[in-house]
Amino acid sequence: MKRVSSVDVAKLAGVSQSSVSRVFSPNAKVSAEKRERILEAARQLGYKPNVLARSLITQSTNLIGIVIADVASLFYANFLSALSSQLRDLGKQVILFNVGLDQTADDVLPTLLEYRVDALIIAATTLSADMAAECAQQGTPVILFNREVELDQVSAICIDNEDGGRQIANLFLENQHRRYAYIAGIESTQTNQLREKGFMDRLLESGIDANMILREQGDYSYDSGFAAATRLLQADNRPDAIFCASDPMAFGVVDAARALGFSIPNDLSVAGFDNVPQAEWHTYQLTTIAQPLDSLLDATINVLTERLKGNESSKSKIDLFVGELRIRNSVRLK
Amino acid sequence: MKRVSSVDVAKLAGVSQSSVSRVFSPNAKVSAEKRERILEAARQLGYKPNVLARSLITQSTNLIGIVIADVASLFYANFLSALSSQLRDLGKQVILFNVGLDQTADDVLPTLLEYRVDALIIAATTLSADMAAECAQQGTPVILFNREVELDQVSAICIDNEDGGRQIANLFLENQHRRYAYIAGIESTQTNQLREKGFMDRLLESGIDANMILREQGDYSYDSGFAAATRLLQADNRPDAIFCASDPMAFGVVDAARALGFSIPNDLSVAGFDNVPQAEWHTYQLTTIAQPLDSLLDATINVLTERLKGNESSKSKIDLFVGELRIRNSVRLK
DNA sequence: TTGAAAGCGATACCAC
DNA sequence: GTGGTATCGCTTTCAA
Repeated sequence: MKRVSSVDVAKLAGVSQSSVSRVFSPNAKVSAEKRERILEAARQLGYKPNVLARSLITQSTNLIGIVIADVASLFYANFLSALSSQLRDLGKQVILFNVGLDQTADDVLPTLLEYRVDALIIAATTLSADMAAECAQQGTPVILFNREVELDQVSAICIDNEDGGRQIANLFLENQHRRYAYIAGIESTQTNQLREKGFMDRLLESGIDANMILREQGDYSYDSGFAAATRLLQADNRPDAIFCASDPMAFGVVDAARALGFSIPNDLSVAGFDNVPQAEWHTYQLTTIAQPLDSLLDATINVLTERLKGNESSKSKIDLFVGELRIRNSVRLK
Repeated sequence: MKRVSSVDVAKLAGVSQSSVSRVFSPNAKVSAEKRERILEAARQLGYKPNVLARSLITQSTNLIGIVIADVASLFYANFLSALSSQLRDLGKQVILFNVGLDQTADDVLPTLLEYRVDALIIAATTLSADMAAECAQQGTPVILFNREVELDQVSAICIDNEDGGRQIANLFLENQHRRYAYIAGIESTQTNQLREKGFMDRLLESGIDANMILREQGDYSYDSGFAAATRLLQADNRPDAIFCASDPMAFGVVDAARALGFSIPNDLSVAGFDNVPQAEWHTYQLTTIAQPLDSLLDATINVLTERLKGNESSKSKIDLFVGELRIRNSVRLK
């Protein structure tokens, strides 16, 4: 219950407090005999160095702030899981902020900055230029994950969402579909906007008549996909190819279609985005754009370590990855 | 880039450093005029109090350590999401450790303790008595989530897993099934052991012949459920009622059964455990035991705040909740 | 109210 | 190698 500090250990071991500190520092210079005595005393007292006090002087907390929109969403839960493991291997700890899907990171960043995090990783949401400037001024590197935003001093790791939309459009076109639909994610999110733009632009470029392209509003969730598909499929001009801004919505579409008696992919082609693990499930066999999670993570870790070292070459740069089309059985081919 | 401390603010505002500190303390006693001047100076310099330095003296970090096994698993992702939001509302920050499903919390706790977390929440895994004692000695409250372990000084919030197993057995029995199977989660986990025990005991108590009860080993994942079901259903003595230690395995079972041409629930009844959001999906309509997430969270937060206040009445106590049977369409009734 | 000064628990530079 | 001491940025008496 009573706190034990390096002074207590020093007293018990009969050495100076400095020596105790040295034993717990990576490049110690302590005689083997003293070191033993100190470690023994530490063990007896249950002593643990206080990293907060250490941070105060070293100016480094080994804390990485992660702000993430909707940890519970399938894709980001996987992302967080992998990322936090890798950070742990680097000796970094994660301090986590979960914000709403529609929220910005601005609200929570001040708190994170108060904890003097060594760096910030912001996923699935963005921050204002002002806040970016504030982080920069404090010398806190910011890495944006999955937002294509060009901000002074911040690094961005992102998949090419627009290209992903085009890839799906191409797949639909090559396999001769007639009427298309897009089910949107939360409208204000950039991810949604770019996926939609790529898909729509490609269809229009190829000469598809604009009124052969339908659109429904969703919110990335299964339920919203289910509802949107139900509306689309009960109308006279029902589509035979639906692209969803996220995999969960696509699952909803598949289920809704089957509930109405349609067969996938014979009557209806469905494609999603992200390639969450469920996309492989036997019922769905969903064609989708895979986020290359491993590459994205590697890039994130690389940029992070470089910026922590003070290397700023990745600053104000967007690192864009191409999504990989995963063709499964939810899209009619030929 | 250059750090700014309360001293800088004090200098600019022409006051003492103490006064600056007071302005940023909850129960300040500063004249309105001075306060304004200080706030203005702080704004100009971009000053933010350093919570680490504060923690050093207040002996409270407002950090809550959460260690969780497999953040990416459906149930725990939801748990983490809700929990972190609630903690944020309390002004607490989350420092997160993601460990492997088969790992213990012991390995990572020392690090967490070095950060002087105010409390620890350990989910889906357990810790040794020694480590529990160490936390207690340091005065760090420990709350175990979803492990029924009686440890000195630690509080536990848990669902009654054994009872859940019995509930499913009862449901199967009441609706006249003939041959039963249990698909296990990772064998070493307590959750799996208790769910299995409840299910098996109830079946045997009711006079079911032991060789009418099959068992397959899984690992909580969809794939393992799919594989186990494929084995079970291709054998001569195939079961007509399968209970899975987790929902994802149950989804795998449903898909495997359908792939083999069986109809759910006419040919086969399937039940899971946890009631993850996907259990409601139209394809699955999974009968399962719901973890009362809201109640569990409330209890967790309550115990946490009590223990932070120094109230120790919940120490060494297991708070057991009853899981709620959710009957959907994956089990044949009558 | 306000300012001076002690201390929280470490690191790092200094002689020795 | 070792110990003494200043310092990190704050909170908290204690006088004034």
